[in-house]
Amino acid sequence: MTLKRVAQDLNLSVTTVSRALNGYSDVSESTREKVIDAARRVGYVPNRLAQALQRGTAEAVGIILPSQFGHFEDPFFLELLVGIGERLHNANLDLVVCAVPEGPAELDAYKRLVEGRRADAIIVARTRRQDERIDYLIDRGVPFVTHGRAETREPIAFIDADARTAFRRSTRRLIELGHRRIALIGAPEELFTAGERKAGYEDALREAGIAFDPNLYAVTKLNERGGTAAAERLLQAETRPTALLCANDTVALGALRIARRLGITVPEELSIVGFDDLPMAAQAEPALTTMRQDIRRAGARLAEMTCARLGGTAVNDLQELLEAPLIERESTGPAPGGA
Amino acid sequence: MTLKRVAQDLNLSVTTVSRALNGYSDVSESTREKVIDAARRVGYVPNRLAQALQRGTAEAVGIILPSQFGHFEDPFFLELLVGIGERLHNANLDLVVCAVPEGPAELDAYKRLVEGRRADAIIVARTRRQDERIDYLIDRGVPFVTHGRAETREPIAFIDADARTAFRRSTRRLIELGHRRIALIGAPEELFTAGERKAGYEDALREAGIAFDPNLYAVTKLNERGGTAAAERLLQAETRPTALLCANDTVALGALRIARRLGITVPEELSIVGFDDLPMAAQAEPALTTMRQDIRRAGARLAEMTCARLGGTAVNDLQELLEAPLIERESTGPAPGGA
DNA sequence: CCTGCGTTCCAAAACGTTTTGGAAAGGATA
DNA sequence: TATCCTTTCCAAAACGTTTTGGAACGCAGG
Repeated sequence: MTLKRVAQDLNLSVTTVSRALNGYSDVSESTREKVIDAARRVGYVPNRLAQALQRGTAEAVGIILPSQFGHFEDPFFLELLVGIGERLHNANLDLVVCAVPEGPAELDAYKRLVEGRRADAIIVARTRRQDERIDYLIDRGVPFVTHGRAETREPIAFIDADARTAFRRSTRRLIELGHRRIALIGAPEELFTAGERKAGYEDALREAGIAFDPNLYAVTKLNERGGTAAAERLLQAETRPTALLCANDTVALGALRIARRLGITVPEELSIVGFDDLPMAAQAEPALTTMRQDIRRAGARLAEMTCARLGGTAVNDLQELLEAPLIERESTGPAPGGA
Repeated sequence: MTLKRVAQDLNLSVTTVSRALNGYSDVSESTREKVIDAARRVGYVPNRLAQALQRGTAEAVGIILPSQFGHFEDPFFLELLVGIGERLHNANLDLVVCAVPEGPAELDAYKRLVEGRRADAIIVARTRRQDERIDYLIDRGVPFVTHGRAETREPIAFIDADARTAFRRSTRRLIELGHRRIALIGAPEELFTAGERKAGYEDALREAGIAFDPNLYAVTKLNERGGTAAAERLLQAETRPTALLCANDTVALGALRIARRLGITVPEELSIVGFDDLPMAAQAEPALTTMRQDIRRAGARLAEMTCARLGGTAVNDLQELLEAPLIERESTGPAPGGA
């Protein structure tokens, strides 16, 4: 059912029907009523493609899933997607999702989205310190918002957890509990957030006068296998750490498993801290101490910011850092050996 | 950069440029080369909206995420999404994702997708026995493919795990191990798959001459909390089951936790079986016996079938049942009390 | 009676493609 | 020379909207 058909039925012009439905003032109330009525009766729904073509916008925002993520490892992403999707849906914007294997194909997918005009704006997730996707979007002048910061030549719109503060706070808390040998299992260093987490950890160490020990620092992919491998290495050193700060809940749960396997009791002999507060964290045994992120809310904000960006809000007004409070559960406790 | 601009640059008509780029034979090789060359030089990419409008298709397929899923509980869905997304991307189709809260808004989202012509086809996930979404799509004559079967008035295109066979096989295996009191924690009964799983379980019991005991049957939402609640109830009955068949790995892991909390050893006193084979399953302690589904592959097939459906393949040729083989790990063993 | 001003309507252009139905030019055939 | 193909090109219509720039009408003020 098209506008033209509705117009013919009513003996009106398409112009009038269009303007009646879109609330213009140059159509009388009586005909407006007739039009709205008829439209509903015949089930008229505007053709989105035609609207978009005419308006010169796609009425959609794009997001790209690097498929590796999807490999079950991180429920995180689905949650983010749902947060974004719900809010966009309310704003009557489509969410166009592309899944591509991480690697060279990734940037191509962005190009296809942008240059084929399938999306008016892009949401970039899991930002890297040097991020070619962001460079590209800046070059093209495409509105975009990122989840996570990056090192860019000009300011960008982003939302991010304040991981530095969170890790500083957690580390400080562990120090307060008497820990001195605190290890960090960090994220891959190309991720911006990896640097933040490490910096927060180092901040707290410095404040307490504890030297950073490279032997207490490991890096891992953000999945459970990565967690077990890194934890295993750290825990089998001759003088092992008394506390483990993990980039991720998934990683932390991997560490927890290794500790159990090695016969190290948590939290008596080893404290473990995660990040994200996935539901799994609360249900682990012992329940995992972690830093909480409200991911769905972050997704929703991301969507709102994208709309704001499309509405012309300046990027400088679209930069948000979210607190990630420490949730102390059972996987942390006083350092062993009664300090 | 539009077709018109390219045409002007070359002193050709848009027709010729269009046809040159689309490989029609009524343009000479020399001009075709010139056109292709110029197009690449100025970075011409066709406007997808214009193409779509003209062709009368959206060049996109839609899928709707009931937001509840996203609640971290089930990595399943992300995996499916990635499988679908990758394949559609290769076919140069967009994937339009809507996230809406489960409930009345859900069907509206389908309507918006279909009637606004945002999608040429729809993928429906997590089918219910009586599924109004499917009824709607049939009524509208929209091509669609489902993940999971449903009770419909006419045949539909679907892909589904053969849960009945899988549950029958697992139950039979437990009986072989000497179990007689085998409980089933099933999915909510409105889901089609719930009936299949129960039927497979009952098939095996019947074959072994064991009567179905309603006290050994519970139903739960497909998340960890549901698993713990149902398992708790079943395990605290006076004569508790010696084996637990779970609708889901997530549910099974919940059950595992409860067993541990109640001091019931697995698998010595209680065998537990899951479904899906999430990576978490292999890493649980003890490692979970489960039925394997290759979800990403299912997603990919779903995408292929959608394309086939758009290409006119009959629904009867687009019905696939996938095996879900039993993966025996450490959470199952001989029935206690030496049968 | 003319002018000016609201009010209400509409024809036509535009968005960027694809496709239809020729047209022009050149060569071969009669 | 007239006719008929081939080859190569193109003008214009179409897809379904939104928007521009009036037009027609009635009415008040002069």
